[in-house]
Amino acid sequence: MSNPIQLVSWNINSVRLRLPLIKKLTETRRVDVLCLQETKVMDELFPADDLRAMGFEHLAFAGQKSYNGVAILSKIPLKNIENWQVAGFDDKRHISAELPNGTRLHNFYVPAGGDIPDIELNPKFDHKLKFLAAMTDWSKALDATQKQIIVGDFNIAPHEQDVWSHKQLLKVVSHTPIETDGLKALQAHGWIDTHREFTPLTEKLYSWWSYRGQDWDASDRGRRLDHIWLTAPLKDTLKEAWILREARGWEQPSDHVPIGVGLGL
DNA sequence: ATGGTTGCATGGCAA
Repeated sequence: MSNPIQLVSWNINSVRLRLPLIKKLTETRRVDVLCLQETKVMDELFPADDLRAMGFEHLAFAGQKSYNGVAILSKIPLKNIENWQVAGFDDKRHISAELPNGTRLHNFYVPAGGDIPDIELNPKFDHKLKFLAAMTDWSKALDATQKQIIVGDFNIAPHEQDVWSHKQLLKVVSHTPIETDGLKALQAHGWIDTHREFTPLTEKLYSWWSYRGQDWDASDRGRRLDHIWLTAPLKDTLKEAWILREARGWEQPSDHVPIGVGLGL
């Protein structure tokens, strides 16, 4: 293909409620493959027809009632779709598919982990760390000499400039040392952080702004929770990486915005 | 230090 494929990841926080925003995204930017997290719908109620009408003819989805749920919406064919169970948990947080050139694409929704960063006091934090450990083991077993992509809401902002205040967030779930060290250890298994290929670690990058803030845009207390990583064989195909900040200001938005890469596959 | 908002489902939990 002459123009780069646009691969996008977006925690949509209810796919049914956000259908108009998915349409708006496709009218704002070219989107060839869209990986969603937090679809919050069981498969029987997944809005497949609406999404096909937007041009996403190839769909892979795994959801459950009310919580979690991941999907891959694609304008190019998907093969060998797999639903995964991570660390024995039965929640729907990992789905994968193969693109026509053999690239394997993995879409993850890592648990948010609750409010208290203590595994004794907070079972959700324990769940998050166990999931991260299982994801790391899974990653170790992958062949990094093959073309592989992982995307998703990892719910961890690993670097100091991935949050609005490193100091103030050191004890806040998503930026505690056990999480950031864990995600960096996972990345060390051959993964290229696409957005940091274009923006140095000294510059701020965010993909999420809380619903709870007064004025998300003015206060700008963001975090980079969403990521797109590639193995080395895909590095030379990486043409651009973008974050659609404006989507946080759309009507009835998700608290996450779409992030994307252009790949000359 | 606390509370702030949103979605699902319709009470309270998860984020």
